[in-house]
Amino acid sequence: MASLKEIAQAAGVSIGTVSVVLNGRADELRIAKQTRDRILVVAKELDYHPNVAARRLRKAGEGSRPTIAIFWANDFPSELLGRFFSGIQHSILNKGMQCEMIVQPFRPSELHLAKQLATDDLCNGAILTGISDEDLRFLEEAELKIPVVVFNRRLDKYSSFYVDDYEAGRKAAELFAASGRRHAGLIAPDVESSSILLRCKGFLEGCQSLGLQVLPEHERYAVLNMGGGQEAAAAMLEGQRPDALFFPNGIMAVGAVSAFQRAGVRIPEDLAIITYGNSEHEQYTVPSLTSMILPVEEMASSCLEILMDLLKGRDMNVSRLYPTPVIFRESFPEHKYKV
Amino acid sequence: MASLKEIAQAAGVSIGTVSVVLNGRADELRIAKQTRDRILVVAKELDYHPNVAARRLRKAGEGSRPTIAIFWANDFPSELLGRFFSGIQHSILNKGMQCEMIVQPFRPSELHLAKQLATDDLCNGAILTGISDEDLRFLEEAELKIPVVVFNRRLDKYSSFYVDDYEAGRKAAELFAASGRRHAGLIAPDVESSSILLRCKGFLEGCQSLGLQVLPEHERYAVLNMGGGQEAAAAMLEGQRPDALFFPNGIMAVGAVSAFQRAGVRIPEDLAIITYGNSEHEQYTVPSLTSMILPVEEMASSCLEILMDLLKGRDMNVSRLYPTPVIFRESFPEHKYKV
DNA sequence: TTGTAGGCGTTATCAA
DNA sequence: TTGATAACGCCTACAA
Repeated sequence: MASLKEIAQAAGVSIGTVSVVLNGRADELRIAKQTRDRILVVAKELDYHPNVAARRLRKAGEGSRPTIAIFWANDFPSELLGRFFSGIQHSILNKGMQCEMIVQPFRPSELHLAKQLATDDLCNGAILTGISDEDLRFLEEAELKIPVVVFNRRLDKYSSFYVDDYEAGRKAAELFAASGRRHAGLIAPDVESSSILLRCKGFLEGCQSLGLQVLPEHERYAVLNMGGGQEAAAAMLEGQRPDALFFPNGIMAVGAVSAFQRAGVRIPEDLAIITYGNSEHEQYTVPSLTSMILPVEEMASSCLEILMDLLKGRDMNVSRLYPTPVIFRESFPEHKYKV
Repeated sequence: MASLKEIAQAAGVSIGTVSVVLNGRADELRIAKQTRDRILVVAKELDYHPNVAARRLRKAGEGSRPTIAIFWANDFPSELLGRFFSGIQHSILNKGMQCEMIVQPFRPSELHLAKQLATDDLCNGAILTGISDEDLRFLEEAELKIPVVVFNRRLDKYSSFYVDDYEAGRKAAELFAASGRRHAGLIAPDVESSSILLRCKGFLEGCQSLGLQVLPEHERYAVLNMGGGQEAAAAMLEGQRPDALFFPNGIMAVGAVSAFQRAGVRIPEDLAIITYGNSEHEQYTVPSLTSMILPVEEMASSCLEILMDLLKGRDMNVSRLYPTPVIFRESFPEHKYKV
């Protein structure tokens, strides 16, 4: 953390000389081997590292691009993260979005600790992912100084690209009810994500209003990965079984399907399944999973593109509600619904 | 891209005044509404955005952390990316690695275009992922000014955390040969990644030296995703069938298994499968997949931690070869090997 | 109510 | 062979 100045003082030379030596132009400028060595030694002793900010400031104008921060929640599933970044990368490499991208991990509900959001000394704009209800409340009240785009949450105050999570859950309940199912269940991740919570709420309230019974043991929360889904599914096999199951996160369904298949549960005859997300896995389980599309890549691209617009001076918030159409596959074929 | 200075000139006031107004401290310092408005208008017209580098420089010392860049190849599969970042995030949030992380997408074989690697004006160190053979050659010859850590490639010149890809491919061939299989095949992604190429090479040369026949139509390259695997598998079902199949990337195997299962291929009786990667999916297909572990998260953590060490003045390259033990599952049970 | 000046760490230019 | 200085853009204390 030493600066050129400190090194110069310690070595008894001028700042300029130190700079030259440390940048390997000593030969070029014929610095004496003696001073050169002295400087190198002192630099090592003082643990010198160039200050990135200063360098960039110096080269200002050359190719300076706006800096955007991507706030990335701790419990954002890695599978979604991959898809999210694919969308971002596509915009950068193919649509020529010129920006510096810094990634900032944070723990859910601790968004307010991220100083740079308020003081804006480290980025020109930000994309927020995976924020919790508590974070949402913070954002509603906060006075941020930089433009912010919110991924997969609705927030009137900022540009946001989101889906109707509550409605998605409700839709699943409707499909099950319309197909004559009577005993529904839910296997969900135990995370703070507000979108997950909404999907669960929509589903459970939908079941209630449509006369679908949800036994307490048919409402399970587990670790957000395939293993969690498998365990929850296995546990559910032990007691009375539901005939319809909703997964607010499709990843967990992949593990569950494997458990069901091994246990000889007939899908969809004995058990209909609808999942949310439509990531690639859900397409290649056997049986394949009926799923609602969460267009992660597209939403991520939009986040970046709109943020760049905001930075260019666009004044208005732009938000968009993405539809989440159902892709019918084997675990809940469309004709079952029509029956 | 306008600066305070330009705005000040355009508005006919001083830089300090502009700064105050634009930072919302106009009330506090009682700037006249008139000048205030004028400044705001001009700032908007001139499309002002604070210069991040200048701000950070100004606040130097407060909480300045080293900046590291993560170079992220275009064709790095999103599934691996998620796992990679999980490892990184773990180090940052739980091991307290203090750093600014910037993510830099690049196209494979165009690493040399990334100016900051050579001129190092934008980061203090870098982690390189998914680099191609051509990039490797560039790195061998380049004189980089910043410490660099290489993910999943071996490079004597730099710290690198890698596995023995060639040996992994060979090991798969050995396992097949030892279990009495005669006709091997390969379904691989069509990417430039040098680790994929090595795994294929190791496997094919292993097959040859061990007397396993690999028909031309049993060596297939397809898009690196589940769909690609499924298509390649379906195509392979049409002609003569191999009795052993290696997937240098497990993702593709997931799609393939679904095709095989639907076609009634008995696994492992008719067809043994070994995959590489051991991502979660490979565990939850039916049948589950025998797989070699690629410890992505652990390797990513090490990359970050060693890079931080290098920045702290550690002088020596640290590299590590990770073992890739085989996890035997249903697609190639261990006892089959022993027979 | 507004302007001026100094300094954050670097590098380049010019002078010695 | 080396030192001094200006400039990059911003913020703040102080002066006017």
